[in-house]
Amino acid sequence: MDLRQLRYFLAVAEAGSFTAAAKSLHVSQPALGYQVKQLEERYGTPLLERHSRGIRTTKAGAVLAEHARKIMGEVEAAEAALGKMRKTPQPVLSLGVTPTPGRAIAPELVAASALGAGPKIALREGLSDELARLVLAGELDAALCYDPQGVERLSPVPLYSEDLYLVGPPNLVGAQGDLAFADLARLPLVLDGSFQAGRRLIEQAARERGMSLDLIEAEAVTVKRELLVRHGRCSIVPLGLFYEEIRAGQLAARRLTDPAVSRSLVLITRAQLPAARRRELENALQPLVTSRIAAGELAWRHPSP
Amino acid sequence: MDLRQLRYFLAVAEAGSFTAAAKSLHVSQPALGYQVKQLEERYGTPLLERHSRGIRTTKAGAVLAEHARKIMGEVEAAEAALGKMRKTPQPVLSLGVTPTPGRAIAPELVAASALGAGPKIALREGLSDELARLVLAGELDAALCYDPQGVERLSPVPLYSEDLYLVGPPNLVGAQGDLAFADLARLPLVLDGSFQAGRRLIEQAARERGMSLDLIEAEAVTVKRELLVRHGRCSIVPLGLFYEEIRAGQLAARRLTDPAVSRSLVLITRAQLPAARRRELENALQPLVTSRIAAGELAWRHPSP
DNA sequence: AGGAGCTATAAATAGTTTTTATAGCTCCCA
DNA sequence: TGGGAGCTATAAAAACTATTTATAGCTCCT
Repeated sequence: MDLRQLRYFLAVAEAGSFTAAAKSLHVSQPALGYQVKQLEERYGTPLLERHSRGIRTTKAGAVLAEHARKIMGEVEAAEAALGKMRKTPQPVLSLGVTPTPGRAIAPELVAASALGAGPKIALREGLSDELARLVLAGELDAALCYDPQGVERLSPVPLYSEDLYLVGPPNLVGAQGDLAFADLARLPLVLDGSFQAGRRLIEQAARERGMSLDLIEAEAVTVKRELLVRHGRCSIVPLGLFYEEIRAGQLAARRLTDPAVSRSLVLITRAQLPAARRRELENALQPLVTSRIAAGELAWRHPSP
Repeated sequence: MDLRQLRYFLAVAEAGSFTAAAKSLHVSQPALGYQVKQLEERYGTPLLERHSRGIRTTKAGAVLAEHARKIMGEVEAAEAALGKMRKTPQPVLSLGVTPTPGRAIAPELVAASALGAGPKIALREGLSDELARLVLAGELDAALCYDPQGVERLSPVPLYSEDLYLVGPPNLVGAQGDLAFADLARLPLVLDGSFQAGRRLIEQAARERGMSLDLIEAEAVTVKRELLVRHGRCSIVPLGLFYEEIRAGQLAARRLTDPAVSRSLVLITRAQLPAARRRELENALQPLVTSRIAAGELAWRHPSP
């Protein structure tokens, strides 16, 4: 018996399927199958009933899950106890985040990283292409960003993809519901100059339709907010960025369609960073991202791939 | 954190030294050092103070040991619970034992193997050379025996070595204390024909001293006992073999010296048996052997290596 | 019947642990 | 105070274990 086996087994039992658990653990599905099978062979009893729609625990599986939770609890307690007795400072992992995820998950992330056994996380805010550059240069260990060009070398791991919205004064943006891309032609826009993924997608879609956009450029979020709220401009951004203002009725938002414009939030990591550390980070980030979505603060949806 | 790390750490903490723990776990000393270091690095605090005479736990080490014991306890509980729900029969491991260890440890061993996660042990009794032959032929998975000749291929692992005693009627054997080998000349002996290690050692020592021995041969333990108790003969055997009779005063025993005659109890295993299974077996046998020694039933002493 | 959505299997790769061999330290004792 | 016994540390090679990738096969649903 092995903590990894228990952790994998528990994830599968709780997710209700190997595939789902594999996604949440950032591990391949056969890896889970292998470890669960080891457990089953060792103790001579099936733990999971496999169906074509997922799995269900057997009686023995339920018993093991119970014990496994207790064991994992004890392990956490041990780690917490040790965490309080550190002599050496916690290793620091520098993580870049873009504004939207920054608002949504950063505080929780930093708080969580201060305890426990993992590295302490030092945050830095920036836009996607800037963060990618810093990761490439080795000045950041990792970054959460909207996959800019030429980041294949940084083995991007998609966490989620999200749709972009037209956001602006209620009188300009108009009714609820989706908005066809073509309708952007009549609107005064403000777009981010370095907004690689989003900006590129938007301009390309406009070019394909022969549209010309009435746009000015602004990078800083505070500047953009002023332009939207006080100067009657609109922008194309993820819902989360101006979530508060939208809830307050200061701004309105409509999802773009035809084509829908969406971009993926990915985690990129320094090439040298060991795979185990990388996975640790993914596993720390994933639930935070997921929980912010559940809380409705980010209008993200699950990634297609 | 990892159960292996906890197990190793605990063994070292309890044994008071890496070297001693390595012996009891049947693992090399650097393997322990490596795993403990992993723990220490991960949690940023030393767990053990290293001295030239062994180790002592630090404060953090003591805390971890406490937690580790609890965790290991939970793990055992989980294994026991699963063990009761087996659907598939436990795999069977066939183990040969010679008479002395057979008497001392076999019952406990078989009882222990019926529970838990390890294989079920099927015992077979025999003398060393016979057992070695069966292991070589693949008819036994492993055997506890007194290293006979030509067993190098079976990677013998020494568990203990023991001194041989002259045992016989009190009036012949005489006073307490050691007995010089030369004094055997005057005694009527009964030795085991196939008693490879012991018999060979004895005959060689006699040859070197130009002694001739008054001996007859008998293999079966019951026959030997009759010859000693009722027919006034003596034998050269490990103390454990006639422990009951000696305690009862029917027979007397004196350790041979000058030269002392001793032989090693080793575990031999089928060459194909995976290393992990082999170590599992060693780890199951070792404490049983040790506890029988502590109980005084076997007059063995620790091996020199 | 066909397709979506699972799990199983196999082969190659990557990663970790163990061993073997040796160096270096500390204490004890003559 | 030097020598030796008994530890732990370190490094390189070998053995082992886990993960991925790619694909096959199954079951349910329409």
